[in-house]
Amino acid sequence: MTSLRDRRRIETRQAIQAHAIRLFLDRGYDATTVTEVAEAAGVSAMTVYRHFATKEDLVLYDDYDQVTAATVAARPETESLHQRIGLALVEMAATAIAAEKAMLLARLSLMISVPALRAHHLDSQYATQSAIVTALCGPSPDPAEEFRVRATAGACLGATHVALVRWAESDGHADLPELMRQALGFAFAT
Amino acid sequence: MTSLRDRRRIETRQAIQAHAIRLFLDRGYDATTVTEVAEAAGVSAMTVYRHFATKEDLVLYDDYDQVTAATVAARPETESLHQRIGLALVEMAATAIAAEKAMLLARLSLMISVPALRAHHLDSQYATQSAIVTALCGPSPDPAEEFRVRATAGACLGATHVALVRWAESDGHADLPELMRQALGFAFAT
DNA sequence: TACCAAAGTGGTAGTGACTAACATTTCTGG
DNA sequence: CCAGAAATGTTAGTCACTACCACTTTGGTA
Repeated sequence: MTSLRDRRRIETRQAIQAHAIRLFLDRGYDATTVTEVAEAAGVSAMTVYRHFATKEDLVLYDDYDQVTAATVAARPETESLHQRIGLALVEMAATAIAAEKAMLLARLSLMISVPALRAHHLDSQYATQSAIVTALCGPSPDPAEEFRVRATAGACLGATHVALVRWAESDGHADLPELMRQALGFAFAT
Repeated sequence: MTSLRDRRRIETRQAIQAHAIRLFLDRGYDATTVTEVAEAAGVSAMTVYRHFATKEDLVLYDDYDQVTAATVAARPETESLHQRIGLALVEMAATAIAAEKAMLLARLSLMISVPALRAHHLDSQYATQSAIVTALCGPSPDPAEEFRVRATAGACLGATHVALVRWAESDGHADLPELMRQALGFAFAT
């Protein structure tokens, strides 16, 4: 059960993030200070830092990593490794777009245009890679097998990231899952 | 011809970078201030910023991007796209190790263990991706062809990055070109 | 040789992200 | 209803990084 305190906490967090992304899109990321975000959300700067570790997390934070890992693990084992991982990523993208397309597009366009955000977004893909490896190999995997899964996951994420960028550049008009399938097809064409 | 001024500039730059990496490895990246690096190199903090845009560039700066792009373009056109890109990356790694293995290993271990550096290293791989696309497609490419090359380059870089991490974890004892070939083989196995 | 423009360097003051420590208010569970 | 926990605010501080100005050194030129 969620207490009043928990609900308030989530509300505050979402309010801060929404105001932050709106301001970043309006005025630019670098031109907006954390203090301004705090004022817009009606809280103090300290409260922003209590909810988000860094200014970048105001844009980057989500919890797709665990879901992605679970989705990969749920794909049928009859698929080849790069199909399992790649198609799980496509599946995730479709779900995410259905749930919150506008927010996703706003965040993604910031993540691509602002260098600091782009860098940390790529690092979070690295975290996704680790999550996938853990989901498929368990906590203490055989090094050789881990290497194989990591390399494949890295290749899949590298390819699908290109599709993400394309989709953001099309302002969400393009069909993201289809773009991702194409990117994977190009990369893994024999 | 290089003037005295040019030589001095390069010397100063290399001295600053060498002291920075030594201090970062000794005391930790976050625990070392730019002022301390400046003092160790016998210059002022201002001078450090004149040579390196950010603290991170003290570790990240190199000029492999252009060389990598040229190497890709030089591979025979008879190879498939992912072979051309992948094998060029392998070739680059072998050359870089032969030229400056210790420095490469020091920088790479920092780039992996320090989150801020890891993020910007991944972003520089994104820059490498762009350089490869330009080298293969020219300055104003056909969008569909660019998408294909980008996706393939992204997949290759994603796979080889895993090999880079493995190599750094082995303290340089492993055979990096061989690891990269394996990673590419795993990823693109049919 | 004398000189001037350009490049390299240093100092100072400032902005803004982020942290630590402490006080205050607001909820939860008994 | 009350004691403790959680959330928030305030203040003072560190450090990366920038803008601006002054000083010194170097390279080509009259």
